[in-house]
Amino acid sequence: MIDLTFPDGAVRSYEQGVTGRTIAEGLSKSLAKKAAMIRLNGDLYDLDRPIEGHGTIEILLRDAPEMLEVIRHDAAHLLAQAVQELFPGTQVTIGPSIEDGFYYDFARAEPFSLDDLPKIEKKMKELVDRDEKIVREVWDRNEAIAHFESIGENYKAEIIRDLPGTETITVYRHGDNWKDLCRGPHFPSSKFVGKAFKLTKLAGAYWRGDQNNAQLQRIYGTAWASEEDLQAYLTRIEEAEKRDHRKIGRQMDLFHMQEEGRGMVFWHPKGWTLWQTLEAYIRRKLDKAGYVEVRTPQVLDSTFWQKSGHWDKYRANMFVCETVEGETLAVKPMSCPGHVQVFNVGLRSYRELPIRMGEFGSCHRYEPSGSLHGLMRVRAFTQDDGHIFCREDQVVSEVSDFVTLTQQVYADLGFEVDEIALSTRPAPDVRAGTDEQWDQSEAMLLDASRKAGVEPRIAPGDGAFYGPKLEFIVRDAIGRTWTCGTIQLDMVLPERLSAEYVAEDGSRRRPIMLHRAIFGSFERFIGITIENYAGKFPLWLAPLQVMVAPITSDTNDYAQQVAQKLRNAGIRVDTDLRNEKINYKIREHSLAKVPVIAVIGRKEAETGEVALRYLGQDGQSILSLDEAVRVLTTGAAPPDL
RNA sequence: GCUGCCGUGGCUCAGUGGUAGAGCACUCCCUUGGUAAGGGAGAGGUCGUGAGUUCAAUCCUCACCGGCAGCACCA
Repeated sequence: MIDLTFPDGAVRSYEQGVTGRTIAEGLSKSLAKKAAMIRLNGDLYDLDRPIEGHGTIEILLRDAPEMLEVIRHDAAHLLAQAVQELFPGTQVTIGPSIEDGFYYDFARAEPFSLDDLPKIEKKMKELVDRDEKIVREVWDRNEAIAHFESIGENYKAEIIRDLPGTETITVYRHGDNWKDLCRGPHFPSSKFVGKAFKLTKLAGAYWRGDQNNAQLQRIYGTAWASEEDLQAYLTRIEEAEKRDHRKIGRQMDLFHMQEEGRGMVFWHPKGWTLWQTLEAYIRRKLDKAGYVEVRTPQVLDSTFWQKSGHWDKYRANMFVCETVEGETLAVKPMSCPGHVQVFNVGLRSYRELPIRMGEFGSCHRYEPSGSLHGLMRVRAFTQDDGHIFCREDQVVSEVSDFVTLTQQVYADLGFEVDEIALSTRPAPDVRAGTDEQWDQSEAMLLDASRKAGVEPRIAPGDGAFYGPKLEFIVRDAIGRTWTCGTIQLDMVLPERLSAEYVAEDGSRRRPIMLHRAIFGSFERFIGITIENYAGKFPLWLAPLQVMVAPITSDTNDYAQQVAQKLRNAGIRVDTDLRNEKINYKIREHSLAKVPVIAVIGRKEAETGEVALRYLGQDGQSILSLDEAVRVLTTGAAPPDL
């Protein structure tokens, strides 16, 4: 007999090997009908899986929050079953649940077409209606390999072969004869999946995520506990797509890109104003944080990049050019080696450290064509780059100050960091430095983030070859994540470029170099900012802050006086003197997301006032011109001033 | 880079084997109108590029270029 403790504290005894279903039946008929799964000692267990020992048990219904993942995982299996019924000969590989849904990777010679998705979806719903029993079976490893090979499922056989010998091989059977290798757990039958799912897209994916392997076809879907949740999700996606910075960038006339310059941005006047506003802001922040600003060359001889190590490691990503005189030059992909040159001029003393060197460095990288994405991933970009040269004993406080500064900046700009990741040492064959150096560097970054009140997620193996890094990851409107800020400890470059300082004891020492950026690239940061505000920028950031719109043409002169007065006060202002009705002007400038419309009618012209109408608000406030200037200049002050 | 889909006026999109259409924007005219579209007229496209099939290609086929999604990459 075994003792099981229920959530209410009750303890009951059962025979060993009892299943969740039997237990549920013993409690109540209706519970048994609705039971979807159990949680045993914290782990999810199939309803019909025998329980072998004592423990705590909880019976879970389909609508439990933790079942959503199971719904998605089971939906992935139904997808695989449906595909194999419709397209015999297709091999299945893996199909996990993911955020908001699931996918399944298939190997099939013919490509799936978008038109196949509704057919597959229909078949999946049929499978739900069939209410196929889903049964867990434990198989012998070799038999399982033999079985999957015999039915031509070579990927599955490969997965089993690579599982550790200690792993229990479980196969889930749907209905009579469809089987899939899976760790589980799953619902007892297909009806639990429900029908609140939808296949969404088709894509390629490499087997085991390695581009040297075969390319598979991936079908993505979304799945939810209820039809309402599904609809809410679809609406959410639709809304998010409206914030896409590429779309808003066009609508608001901020920038454009064209095919002759893939991954390169043409900034229009309004977009450039936004840029300069952000640049002025971050420059003030860096000044206050003790940075000095420098400017280093755009193009340097290849011998320089050989010395820095970029020629070996990074050449494929560099723009390289030959001169008529036979030199080979390369456009800088990053500013760090240049900064070391500035550091290296003259003899540095330990007393000078830390030196915090900043540059709004324009860099070029030949990024893979498939990775380009609006402003988020470009080939020509400007970093708010900076390098801190310091002593070992200064690393923790420098990193910690940086984390704090970065959080301040993000808060000023109104967006949330999705997460902060500490990327640790990559594989031994690619990383530089000793294990002791890595131990110490990683520990310093962790220590520093904690000092700044941040607990990073550890991203094992994601560090650069030259050192570990902290990354500030934010999310775009459509849910994709992007790295903005970062601080990286470099144990290689000072050595390669012979950076040194004179220590207290007169000896020559290598400084530690910290690469850091808060925006990351201006391009990406502006992209994120556009999406974050959906183009409705706060007054201080808005490229055009006030539109002066007269109601009739006889107040045009006064409108221009108003505009001039605001302009003199530093407000970004324009006038709309077109022969259009005020309704029309208000509609147009509201859609253009101009924060303030100053409406000028005869009344205002007579009394020397203006009527301010704020974006998103219906009312207006009528102020004297002087008062309006005061209100607007105050409202337009950057958050740090 | 890989796989799939897509490529028609500035923008959003419709359309056909017989060389094209709508709405918005644009220009001009009328209208001077108090808080999200007043009315009328006009101009604007070698249908991504190249080749092929055909009497005839924007439409079918192929290649290339570019865009989108995912994957891979992101010293």
